[in-house]
Amino acid sequence: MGYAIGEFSLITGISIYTLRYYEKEGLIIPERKRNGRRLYSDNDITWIQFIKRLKDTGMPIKKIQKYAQLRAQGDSTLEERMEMLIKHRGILKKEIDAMQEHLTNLDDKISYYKTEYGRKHSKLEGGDD
Amino acid sequence: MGYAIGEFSLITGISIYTLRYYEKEGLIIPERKRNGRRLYSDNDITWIQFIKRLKDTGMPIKKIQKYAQLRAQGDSTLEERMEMLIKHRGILKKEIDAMQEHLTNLDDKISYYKTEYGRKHSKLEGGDD
DNA sequence: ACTTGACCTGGAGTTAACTCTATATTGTAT
DNA sequence: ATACAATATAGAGTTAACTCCAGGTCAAGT
Repeated sequence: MGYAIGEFSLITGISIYTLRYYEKEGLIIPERKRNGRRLYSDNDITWIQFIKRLKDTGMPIKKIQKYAQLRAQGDSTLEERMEMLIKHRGILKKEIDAMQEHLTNLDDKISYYKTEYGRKHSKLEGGDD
Repeated sequence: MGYAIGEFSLITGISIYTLRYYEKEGLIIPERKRNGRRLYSDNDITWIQFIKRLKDTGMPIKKIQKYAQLRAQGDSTLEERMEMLIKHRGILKKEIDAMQEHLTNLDDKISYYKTEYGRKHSKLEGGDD
């Protein structure tokens, strides 16, 4: 029936420090036991994994915070949240395309290096035509 | 016959502050005129654009610094530089794949939102069978 | 009763990558 | 000759996202 912060940290791979920091920032606010200790739920696991995904796709904490606030307000904010995700999707797509282009360019540079390196190390400097 | 820092900044889209910072970090070290002012060359344009690319693909300044040092040492470091790029290429490729997966996941979430939102706003809450 | 380990809070410290400020020079136009 | 804009340096300040520390509480085992 719920996880203490240490256990939750192990499950999610997020440090205790970071969890408390995320709470301060309003990203994930667990229940508390009578004695004041945090009590994370299974739902929180799903939620933090989604937070992770947003972070890994470059969404800044402040935006995630905004999303979390909407989420906390319930169903009435469904549309707005959806729009945030759609917008973020657009940004992500552009980033992927840019990365793909960088990759191609890097490949070109590498193959240039390969021919350069080959040339410099060839015993037939003068060519063999 | 070369560009002053202000002009170079306009050409490359990198702020004067950042250019001086990059110089401090050993990424790009332009010539100097007799009076001590920086004089950037056309070669520097190509080079800074490559630096940009490395940065945009997530290479930290410290690694780029290392690469720049090798580059300054000339042809004898060709192989090592190539290896750096190949390694970086691998990292980039993995990142792209991860992003692609994030994108798919985000799409799933968005289409879930779409059906949720549709359901909530339907006038036929009870179904029509 | 006492120690231990996990937890609590508020706030300070860290790192990367800039970004800006203060002060001093210098080159160009009037 | 003088004003002004661009440049120079050293070093301080900023931002994001953690990361850590000091000092305190509390439940469980010996």
